[in-house]
Amino acid sequence: MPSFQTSPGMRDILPPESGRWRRFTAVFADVVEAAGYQQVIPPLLEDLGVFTRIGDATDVVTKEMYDFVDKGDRRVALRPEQTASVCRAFAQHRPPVLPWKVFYSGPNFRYEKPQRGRYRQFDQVGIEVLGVDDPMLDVEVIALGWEFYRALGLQQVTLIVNSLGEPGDRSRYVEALRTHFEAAGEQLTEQSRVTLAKNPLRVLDSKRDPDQPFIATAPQIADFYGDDAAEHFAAVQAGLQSLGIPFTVEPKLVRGLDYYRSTIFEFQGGTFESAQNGLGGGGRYDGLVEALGGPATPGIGFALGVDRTLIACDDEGCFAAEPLQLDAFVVDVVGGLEAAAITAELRAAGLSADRGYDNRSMKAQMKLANRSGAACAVIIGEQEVADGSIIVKPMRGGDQVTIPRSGLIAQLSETRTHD
RNA sequence: GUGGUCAUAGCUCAAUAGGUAGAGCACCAGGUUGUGAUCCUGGCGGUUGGGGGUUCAAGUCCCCUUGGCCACCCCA
Repeated sequence: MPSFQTSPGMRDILPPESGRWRRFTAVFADVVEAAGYQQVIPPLLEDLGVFTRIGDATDVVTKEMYDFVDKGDRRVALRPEQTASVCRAFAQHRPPVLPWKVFYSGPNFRYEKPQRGRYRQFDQVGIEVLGVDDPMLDVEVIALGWEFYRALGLQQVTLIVNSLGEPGDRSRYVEALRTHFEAAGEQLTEQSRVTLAKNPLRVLDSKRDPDQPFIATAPQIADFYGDDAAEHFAAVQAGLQSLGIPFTVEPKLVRGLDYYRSTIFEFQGGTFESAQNGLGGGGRYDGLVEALGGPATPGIGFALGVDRTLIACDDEGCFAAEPLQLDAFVVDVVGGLEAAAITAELRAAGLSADRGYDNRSMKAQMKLANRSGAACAVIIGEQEVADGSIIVKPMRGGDQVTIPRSGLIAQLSETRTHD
């Protein structure tokens, strides 16, 4: 047993899985950069206050924060998500051109009880747009998430959308819900009664059976929309339809973070048996920048969980991890200097190359060459050194050839183009 | 945070009613005195997650602890 292991909910991403992670963020960047989004890299650590603005009724803030006092007596916290940081950055730097379209990727921290698809350090990729209220922007944001899943090859992801209305609509709805659920009294589960006191909306999220009858008969948000909210939401739906993006309106979708209002949405994996089927989600948070000390600014964005999305990819058999591919593996049985020279020559020519070490037997080095995934083994021994030649052996079929040492790069470049 | 369940070699798993810990894969070496992915032989590898207890004897029973997983909660 090793003396140390990763802390609960923390894990190492090792090759070849790590290569898949790198491609994951690359694919995401490609998709959103093509839509004019640029990367922002906020710090992992922020003043605690940045995150408490997310809402005092969410566990993310009240129970799961990695917060502490630093050596300068500052109350700080590891970020539990990145939307608040992006809004803080906006308020701090005041980008002159709106909308400000950014994307991000990186780890977040929440002190929860770990499960599959739920880690204490977990990665998200996401986008945020600040400064525009147009429902067509909502459509673009949702469409980019959709497009990204498609780029990964996921076919079974479903999209659910809802609108929480304008702040006034939302307030009236919350009051109606409070009245409704309070009428149920003791029949509601104790946990739901606690939730009710903090945020009646979230009672709709309960999965406990005794609560279901009251959730089923609860008031519907749609009945509380003012003209603006109804118009906005209708435009979003029309936009999604025009792009051919399938979705369902889920009136009970409320999202966990308190800052959401108006349009909200969630992407769900189609293959999950566990409760961790929320692959990602987002929505409008028009008051957040203001709450962080900036000007009143509309905002919308989403965050997608890397870990869960990759689990979905496993389930659907897409976007698999790929073994390392090399152009050449140098096998040297004359002592090492030749291998060093040849390997350097190959790399300088833009070919990827690895080599054997420790003067192992040719057989052992050939096994390494095989495992390295190299297209060719480049073999040099006593005889080749003597007559200035070198052997190139294709590892995936074909006969080996002995060629003049000076023709190595040309030979390999040619076989590579044939692949 | 609450409840449940599991924990044996690097990996996947065995081990009859408590009785000396095994296999496959992987890895290393040889069979093949310059050549891999197949095959054969051999080798390396475990204080059975950790600690304590019951017993002549514990991987197997009991307690504690750590960790994984599942449900709740919450959320990505």
